[in-house]
Amino acid sequence: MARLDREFFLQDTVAAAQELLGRYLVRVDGTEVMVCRITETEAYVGAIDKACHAYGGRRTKRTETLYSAPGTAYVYLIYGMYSCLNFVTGPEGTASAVLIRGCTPVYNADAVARRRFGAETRKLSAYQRKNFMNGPGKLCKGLSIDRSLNALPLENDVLYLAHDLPELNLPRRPDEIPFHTGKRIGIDYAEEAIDFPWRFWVDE
DNA sequence: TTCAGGATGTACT
DNA sequence: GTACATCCTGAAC
Repeated sequence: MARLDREFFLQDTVAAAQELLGRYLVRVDGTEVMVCRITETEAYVGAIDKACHAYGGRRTKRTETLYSAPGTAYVYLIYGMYSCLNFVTGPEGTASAVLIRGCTPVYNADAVARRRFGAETRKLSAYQRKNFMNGPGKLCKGLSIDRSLNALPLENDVLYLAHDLPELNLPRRPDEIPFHTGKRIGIDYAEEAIDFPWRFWVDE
């Protein structure tokens, strides 16, 4: 198993957002191991991006995590009830991160379905299957991710990213893969940053 | 199938 | 007090 390392998260945030597509998100919750393939990401670049919580060097209790070492998990609560998962990118202090917006379960989908819908995958409706993990709040619900994981360092055994998981027969993605590019979602307040093409996704 | 509206709580002004 | 990197429901089509 090859985990994404510090080197990976040190790269440019937009590049990292593209490179995260097709990689594996591993969540270990108690005795249950769940693995998803990342299908949608967004880049948030602190210094120049009005949509980023740490725009212009803003430091508050919440944004403190964004100034951490590359690879640190940044988890925050949005709209009072949903969590969003990000990973810090760039050199420490850059305050940039990649938001994980969507993924598909590739191992132990039943454990994810129970957390998401309270039912096994075979009992899900077509509508539920289609809307399984296609949003940041849904993704966190399905993987039991909340603010207790905020500021989790790169090296840990409960939430991490991997290039491959040969023991589960999950191969590494090709170096180059096709993906779509578009504007980010839900940042209508961000003025010129609204139009930055920093959302990336793959088909599935 | 799309759409409006409400839920809900924390951070920050 | 206001805004928020969202999601679900129910109604209309």
